[in-house]
Amino acid sequence: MRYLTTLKYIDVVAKEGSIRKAADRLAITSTALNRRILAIEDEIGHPLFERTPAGVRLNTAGELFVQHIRNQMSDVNRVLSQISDLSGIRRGHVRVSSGPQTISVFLPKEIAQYREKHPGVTFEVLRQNSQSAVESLVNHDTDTAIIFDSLLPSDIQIVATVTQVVQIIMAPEHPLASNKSLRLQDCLAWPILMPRENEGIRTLLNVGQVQKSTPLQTIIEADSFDMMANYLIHENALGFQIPISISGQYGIYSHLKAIPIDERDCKSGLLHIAQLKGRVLPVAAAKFQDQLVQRLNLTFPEDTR
Amino acid sequence: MRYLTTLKYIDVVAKEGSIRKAADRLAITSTALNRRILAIEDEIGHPLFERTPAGVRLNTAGELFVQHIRNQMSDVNRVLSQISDLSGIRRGHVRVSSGPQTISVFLPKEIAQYREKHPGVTFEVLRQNSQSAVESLVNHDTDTAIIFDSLLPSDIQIVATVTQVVQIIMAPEHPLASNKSLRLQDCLAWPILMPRENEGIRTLLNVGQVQKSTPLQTIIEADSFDMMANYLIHENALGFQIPISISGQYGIYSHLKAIPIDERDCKSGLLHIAQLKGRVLPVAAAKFQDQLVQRLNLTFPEDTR
DNA sequence: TAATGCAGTGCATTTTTTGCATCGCGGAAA
DNA sequence: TTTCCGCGATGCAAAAAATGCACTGCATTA
Repeated sequence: MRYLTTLKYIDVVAKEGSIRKAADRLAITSTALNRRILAIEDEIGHPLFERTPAGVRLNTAGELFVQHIRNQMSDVNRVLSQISDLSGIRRGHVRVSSGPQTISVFLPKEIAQYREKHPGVTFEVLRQNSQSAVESLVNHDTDTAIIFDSLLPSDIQIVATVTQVVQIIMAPEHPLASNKSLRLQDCLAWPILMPRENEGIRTLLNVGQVQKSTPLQTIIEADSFDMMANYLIHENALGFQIPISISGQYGIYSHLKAIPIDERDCKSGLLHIAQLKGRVLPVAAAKFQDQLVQRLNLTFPEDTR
Repeated sequence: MRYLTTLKYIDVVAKEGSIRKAADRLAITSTALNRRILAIEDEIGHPLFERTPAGVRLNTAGELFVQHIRNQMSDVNRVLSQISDLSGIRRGHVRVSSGPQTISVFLPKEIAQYREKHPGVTFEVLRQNSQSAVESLVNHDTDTAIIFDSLLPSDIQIVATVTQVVQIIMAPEHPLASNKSLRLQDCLAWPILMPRENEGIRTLLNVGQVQKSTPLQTIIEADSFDMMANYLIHENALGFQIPISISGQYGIYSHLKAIPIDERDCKSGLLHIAQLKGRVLPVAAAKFQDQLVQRLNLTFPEDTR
C-alpha cells in the first residue's frame, strides 16, 4: 500500500533506533528517509523522535503515533484480506505465538489441518515465552497466541481457556509406570528433568515443592521439552508435561508413559488462546483462531471457566 | 495529513457518487482524482467502485474500504488531539448530534461551560432526529449524540441514560396551571400543540392516546419546541416538553408552567448519550461527553438503568 | 438523432521525492 | 585533551510522481 510507506518507514525507524540503519534496511538513502520524517513531524506540528548522538528514540508523541501506525497497518491488512476473500481468492497470512508446550506437536497438526482447507494461507510461527508472546500481540507482530499458565495483562483478550493437569512422563519400563496417579514424594528417589524458564509448568511445580518442601533431584534443566522427552529413553528419569503436548500418535511421546500428578501436590495450569484486545483479526487469522478454540474445547471438554 | 489525501478523496467520491463532482468539491481536476482511484484500485487488486453511466457507486469491497477509511481518519484525529494535548495546547473539535429537545437550552449551557475551561476547543452542533444522529455517528460525522427515547441499533454504544417524564406546558395563568399532575383527559378541552415528527415525545403521547382513545384537539403540529413554547404566551393552549428542555433560568420556559402527565397516560421517555461502539473518541470529545454524562446523572439522579 | 454527462487516456507541465556531497555536532577512543 | 567516528540535517540537481489540458468512447436522455 503506497500511501502507507511513510508510516511504515516511521515504524522501522522506531524499531531500528536510527534513521541511517532504517534507511539501509528499507533500501533508500538516509536523507530521503530523514526528510520524510521531518516532513511528517512538521505536519503533525510536534516531533515524534528525540534526537540523540547515537540515533533517534521515540518521544511520547511518537509512542502514540507509532501505536496508531501499527493499528492502521494491521487494520489495512484485515480489510485487504476481507476484500480478497470477496473475490474468492482466499489467501492470507497468519502469525502465531506459541509456547514450547504447544509448538512441537499440537500446533503443526492444527496448521496442517487448516492448510488442507485453505492452501493459499501461509503461516508464521514464533516460539516465545508468555511475556514475549504478549509483547508480540501488542506490537501487532502476531495475530494470536497460545499461552500456558500465565497471568495476562488487561490489554490482552483471552478467547479460550482449558485446564491442563501436569503429568509426569517416563519410559514405559520405569518402575513407577504402572501407577494411575503420582505424588511428588514418589519422585524423590528418581532423577528429574526440570523445565528451565520460570513460568508455566515450572511455576506450578515450584509451588508444590515449596509447600511440601520436597527437594527434587533435578539433574537437567532445559527449555526444550522435546530434548527432555528424548532423554527419558536413555535414563530412567522423570520429566513433566501437560496433556496437549503429548497428544500426537507419532513422535517421542508415543514411546513414553504419562501419569498425572496428584492435585494436592501440583495444581493444574491454564492454557489460553489470546489476542490483542479490541483488534479485529484478518479473516484467515480469525478462522484459524476459531479452529484452535474449537479444537481445545473438543479435546479438553472439562473446561473450568 | 498529507498521506491521507487519497483516502479522503475516496471518501468524498463515495459520498458524491461521481468522480467529477467530487473533483469539483476537492478543487482538483477529475482526471487527477480518477487516476488516484484507478491507482489504488490497482494496488488493492480489486475495484472499489462500480462504474455506472451516471457516475460511480461503491461495491462491496469499496464499502469495506470506506468503512476502514473513516475509522482511520477519526483515529488519526484522535491521536493528533492526544499529541497536541501533550504539548499543553489543549485544542480540539467536538461534533455533537442533538435532538430538538436538548439543542436549545441544555446543550448551549453545557458547551459554554466546557469552553470556559478549554477555550481552544471548537464545536459543531447538528440538530438531527434520532435516525440521522445514528447515521452521523456511524459515518464518523459526529463524535457524540444526545438522543431522546429511541431504540438504538447495536453498533451504537449508550454511555448514559436518564428518564424524562413528559410534562404539559402552559402559560402560568392557565386554569390547569395549579395542578400537581395532569391526566390526558384534563387536556381534552384545550387546544394542543403537538410535536410533529413521529418520534420522541410524540410516540410516547401516541401510545397514551391510542390506549385511552382520547382525541386531543391538535391545532398546531411543529418540529420546533421553541416555536410551540412561544406560542403558549399568546393562546391558552397546551404543549409538551421534557424536564431537560426546561431547565434554563432564562428564556421562554421561565415564563411557562410545566406539569407532569400521569404515568398511566404517558410513560416516561429515555434520554441517551451515545457514541459509535468501539470508537475511541478524541480527547476533547471524550471529555465533553464525560461532562454531559456527569451533568445528566447529577441533574436527574433517578436513573432507572 | 443530437446533446449531455460520465469515466478513462496521451502528453506536456508542475510538484514532489530522491540521491549525492557536505556540514555541524556530540560521544568514544587514543 | 585531541582525534575520530557515526549521527542527523541541509543545498542542490536529477529523477519520479502527480496534475491539468485536450480529447476519446460510451450510455442515457430529451
